[in-house]
Amino acid sequence: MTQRDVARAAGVSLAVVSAVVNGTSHTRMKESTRARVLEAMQQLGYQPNQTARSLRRNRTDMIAMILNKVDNPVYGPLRRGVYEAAAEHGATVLLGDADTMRSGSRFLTRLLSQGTVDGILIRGEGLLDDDVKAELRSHPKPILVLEHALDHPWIDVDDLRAGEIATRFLINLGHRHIVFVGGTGYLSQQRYLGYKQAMDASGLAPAPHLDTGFGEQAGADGLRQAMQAATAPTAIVVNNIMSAVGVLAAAHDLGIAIPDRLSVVGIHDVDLMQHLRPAVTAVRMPMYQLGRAGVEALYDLIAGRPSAGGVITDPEPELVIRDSATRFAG
Amino acid sequence: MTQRDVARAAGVSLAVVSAVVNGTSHTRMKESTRARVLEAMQQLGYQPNQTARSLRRNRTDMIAMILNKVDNPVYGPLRRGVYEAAAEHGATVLLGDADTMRSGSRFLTRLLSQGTVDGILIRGEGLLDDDVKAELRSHPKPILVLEHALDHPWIDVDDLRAGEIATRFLINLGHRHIVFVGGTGYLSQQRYLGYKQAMDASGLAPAPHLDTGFGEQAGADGLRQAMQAATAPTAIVVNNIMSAVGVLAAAHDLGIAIPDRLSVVGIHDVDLMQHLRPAVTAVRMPMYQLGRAGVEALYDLIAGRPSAGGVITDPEPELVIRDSATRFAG
DNA sequence: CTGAAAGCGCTTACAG
DNA sequence: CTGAAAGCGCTTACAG
Repeated sequence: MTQRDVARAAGVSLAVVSAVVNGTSHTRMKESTRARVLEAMQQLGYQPNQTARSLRRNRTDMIAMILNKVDNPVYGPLRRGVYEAAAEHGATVLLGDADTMRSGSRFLTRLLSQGTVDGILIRGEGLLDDDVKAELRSHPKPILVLEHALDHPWIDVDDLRAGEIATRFLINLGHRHIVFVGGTGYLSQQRYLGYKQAMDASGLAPAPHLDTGFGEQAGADGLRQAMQAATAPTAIVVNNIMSAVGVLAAAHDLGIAIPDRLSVVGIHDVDLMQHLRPAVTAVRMPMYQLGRAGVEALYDLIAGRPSAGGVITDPEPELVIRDSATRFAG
Repeated sequence: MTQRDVARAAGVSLAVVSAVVNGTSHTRMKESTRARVLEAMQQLGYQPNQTARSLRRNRTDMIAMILNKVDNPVYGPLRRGVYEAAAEHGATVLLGDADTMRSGSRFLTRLLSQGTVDGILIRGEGLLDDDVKAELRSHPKPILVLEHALDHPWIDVDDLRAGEIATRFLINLGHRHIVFVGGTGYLSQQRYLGYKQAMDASGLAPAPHLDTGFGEQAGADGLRQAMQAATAPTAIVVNNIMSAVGVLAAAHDLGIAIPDRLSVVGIHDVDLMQHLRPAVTAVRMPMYQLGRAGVEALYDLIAGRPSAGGVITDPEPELVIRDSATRFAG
């Protein structure tokens, strides 16, 4: 079932069929011709062969999106933004998890070979193996990183500002001993920096970054470490949502009442946060917009245009106040 | 940068280059020849063109996996199983969310056209639009559904047994008024059936399925409905993990102590369950094995072999006892 | 053991 | 307005 069969059935040439398939004006053909071709396609159940098309056009109309943990719920809106914007560019998204990007893996090899994708979006680049990063650097197709990056064009939400917003909120509630918990990589460093700036600006002493990693256990570990300090904190900024879950659990196990004895603010917001008890006050990040902007910037790169990267400031991160933080009762 | 360039540089023919790229024995060539070709490839930075290869072989070495909600954490092990098994077949996985599968969407169109994938794995087929299902039915490539299905070959974990295990555990703890909450589609019907069988087998009256849907809110709604019954339940089987979160939240808000006044068992197990308070007793499903078995069955189909579908019984669903269920105190 | 040639299904200059 | 032909980069029968 190829264009050749359709052409034969409709009594036209290959070129005409291709034109109606693509809506190209190879020709401004007669309506009757187009109708005849359409009918033949319908009747024969013609489906274009993407592979042949891609080979000929040297373009696949697929882009890859590599996420650090695809099942992190904060990526839901990101994915939506990316899929929508990609569709507007006529492209499909090949979604991958960074954990499938080991050197020599089928996925990476495929991604690096020609004729697979027109460009690559990566979130969590900082967490890839060095050899994978090296291989990516020599990739001929454009790569855009969805976080602050050194070696590639990048675009990101305002992680620093998010750390600052969370911290300032706690300071305004009267807290003085605030600690920053969890996270790995550049993103969490930025958020910690925001925390630090807010503390500095208020003349408070920033605590060292309790960099216990990612996930629930990281949050629990972070809280335990924090509570061992000479003067225990009265408030805590948690670097990611899963760690917030762990903080709540550890606080429960240690008999620390939230928010009465300890206020908690999380960075990133998802449904889960409002269904935990207490519901978690969190900084919402414009992930949907990041997705859209990322695709646009990538297509600038693909088209050879200069790409408008940098930090997304509209909308800004936004505090969603719930029940896990309260005024310091000192 | 094509095989032609490599051939020229190494002073051999195209066929030889192709043979060394693919490890084919087009020829049992001299070691020195192979070495020369390899070196030329290295030096020129040759990357094979997948598109040309796929066109020629009429096979893309990509399979699609459509998930109902990609960010559902229960799919983590499923994905791992699928990616690993796919890699063993030399294939890459194109991951998609069912919500990008609307009729006319870029993703679906792409998937349905030729030369995109060699086969499709779907989880959540029951939740697709009817027109999408119709389009899939006429797809020329094999489709395997990772749940009980009518129109396609399928393979699944033992959802019925999971419902039964959860329910029987509660019965053995002395509970008599047990209710089944949440879920949509065929999967949850199977689990409810398991619940019903366990109740029947013990001479208890099964309550109607409180089919409030998927997610946290569904769990909260389900619990509220359940508590309005003439005789309130003392135990509850929750159809999915996110709904379990909602059940805990609603119980907290209603002042219902878990497990003292209400025992909760969830179906499916993920890290989150052990980090909630109380930690949730749950039935672990062999999702990794489902992923592997799904790929194997799909490749049977692709090869034209009869596919070994049906319910995976080894391993069986397994109860993980934590803190959310306890003996009925009468 | 190696090479020359056909052809996968498309798109697009080129010629009419 | 339409058609015939070249060629995208590969794999693989076929011939030597």
